[in-house]
Amino acid sequence: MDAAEPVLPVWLRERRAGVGRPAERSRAEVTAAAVALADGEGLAAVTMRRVAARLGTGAASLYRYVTGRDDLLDLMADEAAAGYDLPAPDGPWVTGLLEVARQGRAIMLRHPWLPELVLTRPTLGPHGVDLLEHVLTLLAGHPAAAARKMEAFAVLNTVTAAFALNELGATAGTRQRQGAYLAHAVAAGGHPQVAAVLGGAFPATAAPAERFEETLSRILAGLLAPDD
Amino acid sequence: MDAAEPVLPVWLRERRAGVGRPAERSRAEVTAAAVALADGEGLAAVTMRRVAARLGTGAASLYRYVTGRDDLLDLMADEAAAGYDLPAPDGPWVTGLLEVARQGRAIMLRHPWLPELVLTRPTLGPHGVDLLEHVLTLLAGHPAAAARKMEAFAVLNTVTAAFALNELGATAGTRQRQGAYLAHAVAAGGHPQVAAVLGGAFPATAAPAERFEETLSRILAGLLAPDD
DNA sequence: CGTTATTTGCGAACACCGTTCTCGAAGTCG
DNA sequence: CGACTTCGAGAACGGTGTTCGCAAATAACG
Repeated sequence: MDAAEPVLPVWLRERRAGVGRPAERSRAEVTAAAVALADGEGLAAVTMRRVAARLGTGAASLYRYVTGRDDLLDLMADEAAAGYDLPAPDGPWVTGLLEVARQGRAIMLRHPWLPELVLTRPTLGPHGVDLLEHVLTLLAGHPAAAARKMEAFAVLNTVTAAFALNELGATAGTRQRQGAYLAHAVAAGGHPQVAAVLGGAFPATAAPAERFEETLSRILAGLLAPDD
Repeated sequence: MDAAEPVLPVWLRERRAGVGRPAERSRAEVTAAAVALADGEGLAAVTMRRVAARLGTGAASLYRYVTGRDDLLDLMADEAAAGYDLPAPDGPWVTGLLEVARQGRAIMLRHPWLPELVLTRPTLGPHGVDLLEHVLTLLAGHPAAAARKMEAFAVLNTVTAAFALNELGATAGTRQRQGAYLAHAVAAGGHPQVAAVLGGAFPATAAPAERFEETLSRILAGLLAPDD
């Protein structure tokens, strides 16, 4: 019923400039302010009013650059994706994919708000498409079907974000809640396998970076293994 | 600095009953109301006021059952996890894990708000621990280290949620935005691999259920493959 | 049966939020 | 110079999570 206009994504909604009063700021400036705010105080602090205040303007002004808060989040996520430094493909594909993952994790640890956006709002902006192009280039010689390559890209991003989110949560107090209940459940009995796995010494747990790369390389190896 | 009390998870914050005015509702009732609301109108509709209205009370009353909206979300997620019907372990582990994943996907499609919670708030409540126990039982005979089994559980949940989220997004209009920009980027040139992969016929794409199980079994096979 | 202790219900209020309306200001174009 | 177009942003609307304070309801005690 409700007309449902095509509704282009932010990056396709260009502003026809040249006539009328010129804008005092740019979309990039607004995005940068939002990113800075999120870096310092978390995603919840990214409020139209607070972003505007950081730019020295009123909240209503932001709607000249963005159709709403959601646009701003999309712009932030793609801006973060600009942080990848993608070398020319060289060597086996798994090496290239792991390098992408390594950078992705680093970016997410630097921007703690990113994992949530990547997980719940998997939108591709200009930099996201560049990243996809890079991954597909790495896999150009791989015999897997097109659909599976797209899946590998999605899994790469998703697992990286989930891992980073966990890592960040471990730093903050978020982890303790979960651990507290798990410990209680184990102590209360009735979950022998959980008790066994948690009770056994976790000997010399590897550093996060190593665990991450080991895990992801296993996942990608399975996903991109030759048919049967 | 700020004292940082232990802050127990919801499930450990029991109410000592017996004395004083008895509560007119239960935590389970509040949770059920929130779930019903989310099923019908999405997570954003789960508002303290609206949940309360559904119970015929005032918003402030909910704080007798829950310390805040976050508690409510945790309760909802665990309540949804009660929907698993876990058969006694039997047969190869991969079969059991796939059955868990199959049910997980079904639950998430029935509760479209679940994937977001699972992805961004991976908290284990009573039913979550039961699920973990089941998965670890399936893997009891597997030679992998304890840490890797825990990782397999996390990956299973994460990938299932991400897949379900995608599937749900495809139904709604969310998908079109992303597709619109991708198409533009391809048309503008400069991304030959993306163009090739998207341009190639996606012939007879399998049904979502099959694609999901194929993908997940590949991932799990890689993750739980014997060392080297 | 009071009386007291304890707990619940919840209206009112607070600080904030995203978004829209409106209109004056600031430019470009003919 | 108008005419036109775009921008800036204060004010306002309807909504949010959460806190406060107090009346009401019950249990336990004497």
